[in-house]
Amino acid sequence: MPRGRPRKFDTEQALFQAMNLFWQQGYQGTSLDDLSKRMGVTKPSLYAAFGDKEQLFLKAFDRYSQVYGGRVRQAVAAQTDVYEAVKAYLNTIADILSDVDNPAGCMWVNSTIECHHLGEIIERKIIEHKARSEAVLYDRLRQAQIEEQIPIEEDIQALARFFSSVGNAMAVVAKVHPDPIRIRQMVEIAMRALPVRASIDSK
Amino acid sequence: MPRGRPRKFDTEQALFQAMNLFWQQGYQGTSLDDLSKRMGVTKPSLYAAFGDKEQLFLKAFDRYSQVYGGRVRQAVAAQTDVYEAVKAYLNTIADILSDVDNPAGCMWVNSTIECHHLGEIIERKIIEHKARSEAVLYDRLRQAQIEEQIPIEEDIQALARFFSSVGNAMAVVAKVHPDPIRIRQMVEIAMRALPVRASIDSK
DNA sequence: TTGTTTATATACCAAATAGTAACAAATATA
DNA sequence: TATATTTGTTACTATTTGGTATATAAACAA
Repeated sequence: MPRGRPRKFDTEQALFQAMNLFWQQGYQGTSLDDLSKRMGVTKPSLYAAFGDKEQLFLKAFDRYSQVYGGRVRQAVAAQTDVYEAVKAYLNTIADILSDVDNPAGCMWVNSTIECHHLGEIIERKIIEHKARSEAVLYDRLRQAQIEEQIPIEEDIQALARFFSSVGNAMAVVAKVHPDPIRIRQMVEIAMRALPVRASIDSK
Repeated sequence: MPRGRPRKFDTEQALFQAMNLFWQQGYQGTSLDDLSKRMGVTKPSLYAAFGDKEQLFLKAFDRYSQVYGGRVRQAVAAQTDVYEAVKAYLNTIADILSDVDNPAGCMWVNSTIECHHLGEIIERKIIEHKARSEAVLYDRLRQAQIEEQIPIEEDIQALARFFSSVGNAMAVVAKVHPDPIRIRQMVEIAMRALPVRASIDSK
């Protein structure tokens, strides 16, 4: 049990609100007053609990990375077929982008565009997230290549990067036209780029 | 000849500098002091010549749209084969993204991500640019479809949107890793998604 | 009760922000 | 030359920004 006066707010829930605000408005577009209001926490308490704006953003981004990166990873793992696994990767992103409860676009893409102003620490975290995201696809594709479902000549790294980037492109589209149908069409077309030997093209 | 005291600065060149700054740092990330310094124009002169920050951004974005949109359009028009035309579309974007003299990424993508804070007028302009960009591909694909080089069942609109969005994705990648090779690889892989009948796969 | 510790509330600060007022300087026309 | 017209220069303003100092409230340990 903690010693002093107990917190009036739930740090997890407050961080969730911060994540949503940063996601929606970006780092520069979100002021501490905005955050304080939305999180229901006064600025001094906010600083005591999370540190300065940069640290708060880092924590919010970590949360994003865990929650949504986790969902994507899980979706990929749930499929036995490579083709379906890659499709699940993109479709899960499509789901997240189509969810009306979420802010528009992808927090990673948004942050990447803003990265010059976010400082080196955050920039490093952004690169890390991208690497992890690509690795999910790379590992699955590599496995498929070993199992001879994908030609040995294929540059798996480049392929992983491509599909990961299509996910990013979907996020950009979703910022302008948050239309689930358009995003799904992109998934369909992108899947043509995956060279699979004897794939079960089930729906 | 104008009546009063002549301008000391070249408006075209000043606008070019403004474009580069907005491109590099975004709308919110670029202050009027930044602009004033880089353009070599004091703030009151800046306001007299270009209006407020929003109007200056609009003009800078117009210039971007004309110059780089023009280059892409030209590259597409220069090719007789559909496959080569679409490839030229992506390769021209790759050229722009690889040019070390240019700021990182694509000004359109950057602006789209920031759009919530740019006001309605700018947002409309962003949507216009995207529509024009897609139309370049759509028109060419439609022509190819009429000439029976592309299956009649193909959704040309979705296809145009896909390749346009791959261009956007390349810009996001270029922000993190401005590596020409990676970007070219994306072009190669993306081209698989274009269903062409009897294409000359030259080069 | 009496400290000790931690959290909240109010008010505040210095710096940066977009935007201007006032006036001097430079040109064309009369 | 005189005047109208436009640009440049300096200094300023009101607001917002990230971040704090100070005082008070609420818990626990002694």
